[in-house]
Amino acid sequence: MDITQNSVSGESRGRPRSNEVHRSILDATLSLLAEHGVEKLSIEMIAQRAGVGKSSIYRRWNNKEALIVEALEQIKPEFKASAEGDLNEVLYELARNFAQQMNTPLGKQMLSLLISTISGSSQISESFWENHSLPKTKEISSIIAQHRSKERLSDKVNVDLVSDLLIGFVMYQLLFKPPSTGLDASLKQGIELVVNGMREPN
Amino acid sequence: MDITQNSVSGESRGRPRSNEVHRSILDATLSLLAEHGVEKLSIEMIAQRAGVGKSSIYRRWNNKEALIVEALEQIKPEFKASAEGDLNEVLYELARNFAQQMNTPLGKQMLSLLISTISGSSQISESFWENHSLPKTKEISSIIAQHRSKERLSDKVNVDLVSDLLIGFVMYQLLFKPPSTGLDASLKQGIELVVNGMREPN
Amino acid sequence: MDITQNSVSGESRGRPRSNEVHRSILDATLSLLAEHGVEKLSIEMIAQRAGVGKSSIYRRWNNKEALIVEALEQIKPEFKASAEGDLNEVLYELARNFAQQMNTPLGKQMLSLLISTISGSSQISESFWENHSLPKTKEISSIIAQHRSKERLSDKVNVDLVSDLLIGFVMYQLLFKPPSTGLDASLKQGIELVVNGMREPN
Amino acid sequence: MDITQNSVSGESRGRPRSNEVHRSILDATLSLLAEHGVEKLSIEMIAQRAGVGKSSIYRRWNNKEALIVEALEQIKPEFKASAEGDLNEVLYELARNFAQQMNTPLGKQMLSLLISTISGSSQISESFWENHSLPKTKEISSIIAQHRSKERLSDKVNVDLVSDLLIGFVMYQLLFKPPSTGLDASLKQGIELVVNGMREPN
DNA sequence: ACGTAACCGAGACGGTACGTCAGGTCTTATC
DNA sequence: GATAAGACCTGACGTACCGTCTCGGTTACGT
Repeated sequence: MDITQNSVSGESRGRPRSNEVHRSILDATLSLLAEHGVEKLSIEMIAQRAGVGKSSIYRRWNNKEALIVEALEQIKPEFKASAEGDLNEVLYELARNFAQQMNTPLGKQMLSLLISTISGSSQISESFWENHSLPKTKEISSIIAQHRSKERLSDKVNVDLVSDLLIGFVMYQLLFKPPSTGLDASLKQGIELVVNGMREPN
Repeated sequence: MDITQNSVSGESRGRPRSNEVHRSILDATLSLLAEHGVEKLSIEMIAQRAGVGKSSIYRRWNNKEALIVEALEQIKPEFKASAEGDLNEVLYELARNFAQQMNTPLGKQMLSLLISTISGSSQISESFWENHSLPKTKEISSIIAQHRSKERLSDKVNVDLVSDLLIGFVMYQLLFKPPSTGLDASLKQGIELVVNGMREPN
Repeated sequence: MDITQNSVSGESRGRPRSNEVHRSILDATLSLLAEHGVEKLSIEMIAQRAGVGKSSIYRRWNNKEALIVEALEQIKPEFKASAEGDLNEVLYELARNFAQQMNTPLGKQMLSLLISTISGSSQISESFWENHSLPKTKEISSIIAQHRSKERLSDKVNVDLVSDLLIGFVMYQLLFKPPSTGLDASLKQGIELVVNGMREPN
Repeated sequence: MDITQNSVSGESRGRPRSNEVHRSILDATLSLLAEHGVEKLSIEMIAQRAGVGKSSIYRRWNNKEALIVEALEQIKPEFKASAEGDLNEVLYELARNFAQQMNTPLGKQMLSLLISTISGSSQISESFWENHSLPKTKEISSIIAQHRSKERLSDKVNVDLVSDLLIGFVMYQLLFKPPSTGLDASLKQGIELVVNGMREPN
């Protein structure tokens, strides 16, 4: 996702780019994103908040979109799938963890922006999808596949389908539901229903 | 969602607002939205395409956002739930119908914009949610509830949860999946899985 | 100066134009002119202040400029040249009278507008000049001519030149001098100087 | 009259303002002023003619009026009073020189605009008056005073009054007289009359 | 040790679109 | 047919950002 030009390539003469500057730009971007949202976000605001010149931003990123995308990557959720417990428990743990990290102003901005850029079919978001979201999806799918064989679940069900179902459900809950609707309980019930749907009908 | 001042209320003094103008603005907005996307959309472009002065736009809507929201309402999908068949068939019919209407450039713009404005918590999108999306959700819930009693499905499952699961799934498929991935088949399988999950475990 | 279309011409069918409306438009124009100046004056403001529709204004005058010109004519100064006294006294009386009528916000607006439109060479102001200003100039010239023969003044001096000299002087005093500079005294001295200049050099 | 912020004061951080841009804006303003007059003048037109962004104009001047005033200052006439000859000759030289510079479309625009803004009592024009017109007036007064003592003219006459008389006369001729009325001859006669008026009546 | 190339903050630059305002025209219902 | 109201198209206003550029000044590497 980094579009910097001479980070690695060149022979690196002259003053090297300051990591401090890099960080403060990303920090400023994230805090302003959380405070005002994507629409009201301006590069000039970011530069001022970061105590940085505009050129230092454009030296690192080609345009506003690229900066925002990289900033949001900073907070992309860590999946830590504990291998213990049955599928229900593992998925719930996963979902709760993901939801917790996303259920913040910044997290919602990220989801919403991801969706916006996806449906705008910008190439930047495509690479974001391929490099980050897709692998995670596959990870979930493989977890499901592992448990499918251990627990007596129908081997006819498409595990990718199940992960889509769950991811869509979690995102929908996060984006559309008022924050105080007992999110965790909903997740638990939804997952149970889906896992139950994977059982061989008797 | 309409912000017009004297549409219904007033005593109708002066020249009435032209419905023709109203329509051509909305039409121009939709066609430009489909052609260029939200980011590139400009009021000046809309006015020109519609053959209308900018003031005629701002007389009806307070700003660009309000216009876009109302324009997108124009294409909000019609749910026509056929009462025939079992739950699987009814839901599939519903989903396929919805997906078909949304699986267009404009439809995706609409979904993505809906999500953006939702997570930006603007009051405009809140009312949109309450007036349009929520009732549709309830409609689906009630359809599920009716079938739950007829077919032998567990009466422990929360029907709202099921509809959330399905809506989230359909939206996710629409927004994130490449257009040529056998959408209909995926929908069918996903619905079957969920409905299967509603059965009493034997 | 009146540009009305069917005042006299037509057979006058239908409702006749209201003189009341005409007056209140002119009054509103003058009061707003005095309050805000030409620059800030808007037709919509005038219509509102006069309690009148915009069309009633445009039915009577072709555009803003025409309305303003006619409004300012309302307050054009009355020359009442008392025939008594010597030239000095007569001219002073005339000048003081003119200055008094012009030394108001409206009067200055009028002079300044007259000059603006003159140098813009609009046809409206040309007719204004020919119909009103020029005759007055000639009147002054003839007064001077009469006294020239009575009092022993050089018959070589061009009376038009003298009136131009005086008018220019009075206008300059009105427009450029702070209001509290002893205007009357200046006028008196200036006139004396000019009249003295008309005497045959001994 | 200059409203620029960091021309002289600041510590000169950031890219300095381009003199070239400054000049081309003023030039464009003047040429458009001469072509179309004040009324038809638009900032957008100026920007285009100058090959400049609107922001570069508004960075230097707060609004259209301020720009126009400064542009007109560019063409303010140079008085070059030759000290040779008697008062008649000196004043005629001065007047003819001034008239020549002002007897152009731009010159008339300038005079008329000066008067408009003066009578609108805007603070901008006040400073213009104090910084430029008033000193010139005083200069003329002092020239007259010098000659008054040399030539045998009454020391009772107020020299400021005489200069007002002359300035008013010249302006009036410039603004109100058709361009081909023998301006120079009129000026000569008028000045002779006034100078003659300064003589002690025998 | 010392040039010098690339960095840095600041802010001017040419653009584009915003939302507002006014001018002059047109269209209602009412008088 | 005049009237008050107000919608209509047009076009300029002054503002806010975008992404680029140009200043003076500052590192840290390579000679």
